[in-house]
Amino acid sequence: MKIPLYRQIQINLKEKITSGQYEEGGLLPSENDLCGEFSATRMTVRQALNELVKEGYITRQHGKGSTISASRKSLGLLSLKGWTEVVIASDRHGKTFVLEGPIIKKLEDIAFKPLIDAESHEEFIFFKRLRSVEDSPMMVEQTYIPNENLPNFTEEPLLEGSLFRTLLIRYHIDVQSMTQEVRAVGANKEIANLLKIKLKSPILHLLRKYKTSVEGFYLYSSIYCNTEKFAISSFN
Amino acid sequence: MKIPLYRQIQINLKEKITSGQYEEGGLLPSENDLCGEFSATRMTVRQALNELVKEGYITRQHGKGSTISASRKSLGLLSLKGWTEVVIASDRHGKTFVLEGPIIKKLEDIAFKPLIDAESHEEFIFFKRLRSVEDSPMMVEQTYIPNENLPNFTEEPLLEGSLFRTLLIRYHIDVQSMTQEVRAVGANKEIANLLKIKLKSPILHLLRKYKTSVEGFYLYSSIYCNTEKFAISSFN
DNA sequence: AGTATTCTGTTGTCTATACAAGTTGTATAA
DNA sequence: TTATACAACTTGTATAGACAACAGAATACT
Repeated sequence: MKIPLYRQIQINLKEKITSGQYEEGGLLPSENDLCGEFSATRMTVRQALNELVKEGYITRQHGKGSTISASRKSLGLLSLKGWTEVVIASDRHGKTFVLEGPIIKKLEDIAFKPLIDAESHEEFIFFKRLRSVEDSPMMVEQTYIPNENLPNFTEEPLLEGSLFRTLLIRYHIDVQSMTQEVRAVGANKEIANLLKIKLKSPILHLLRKYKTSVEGFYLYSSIYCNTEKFAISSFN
Repeated sequence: MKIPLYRQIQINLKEKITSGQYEEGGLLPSENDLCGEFSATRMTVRQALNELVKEGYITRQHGKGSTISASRKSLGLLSLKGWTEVVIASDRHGKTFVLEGPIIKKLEDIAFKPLIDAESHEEFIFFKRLRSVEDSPMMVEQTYIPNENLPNFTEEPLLEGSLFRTLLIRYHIDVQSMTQEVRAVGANKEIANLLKIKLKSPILHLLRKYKTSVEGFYLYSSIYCNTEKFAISSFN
């Protein structure tokens, strides 16, 4: 159960970035400095940095340095980053309202199972959250987290309201990648009400599966998103 | 104007993969074999292979080798790969019908400019294509290609109907990455007709900008996509 | 026959080094 | 003041080698 050095560096830097220890828009220490700090060679440090680029936390420029990713024009929801970072990074203020949860649900009580593995866990922690940008409701997200390795999770509030940051800082679980299916659907009554749009308005539906640093531990999410005001962007 | 060795390897392998020289589902030569073939070290070969992983052409497995990516459950449209490869890879037969073009359009005659750079080119090659999967129309794509570096492009048909393959094989232009904005919209009259769906049906709208191996040469695409039958999936 | 072990080939991680190439600031010369 | 040249620092590319970890086949043993 050994974690490779480059991944330790990656996680360490990610914590510093998401905690604001490295300022957004600023420069990361140079590769050589990081080599010293972590007692690694440049190739190892570079591997960590390239992973952070893939995840969208930094950008790099030849001859200059690594910049902590700052604001984006539209909400980078299709990237890996969680809502909180996205909203902060986009210079708009987002709010999250918890409609339901966190509560424990049995596997058989869960409506959507398409992405959940058959040989999966029995119990899940369930959230239903409504997220707004500039006071207009943008998306409804339902999250399912396997109820394992997460002592006291339902007792304490999320760190700064961010699920990803809570998992990373409190439980050292790093969300590393995601797969998803995307559809356009018409809003049903519940979603239309929550998003304050007309019935059957076209909205995005995203089914997501997040991979973490813990073997076999995945997060699942079903998202309905109004793209009237804000587009969703992705980068590869 | 020197192309790095790892990128030459990357492009070379990509050509062999898309041309079928390496069979889908099969194994690529081992890293050491490729080292010999290209007179490079393992690190260099690995960099090329990791790029191909990012672009979705291969997957790698520890202790086994690099597998040429095969079918996917749903259409991997959100990945970088072009339509033709996607459809072939997905075990379904897709057809493309050219509704309009290729013709030359002036910049000022182009309806959608949101993603096109201000200091961009004057003339574009325009396509409008309708794409079907299993005989049901799936998407309408409008493509804009700067009319530069592409002698005789409008005269000859696309190689196997694939724009990406034509650019790669005939002009050695490699499409390397993409950014896009995603929205859910209601189908207008034209799109609804083409896709044989009701007016205002929810469909996906994608605005794409493709980056190529040629500095400053981008492709632009506007896609309307019916996700009723097939979901769109993406991988990071 | 069936099971455990060993061997071989593969990719993963890491070190150490070197030079190329882009960016920026500074000193110098016109 | 305005160029020009240079120096310092950055990331990009590439070499050469080592050992670890994994997968699958071959072998030896029971």
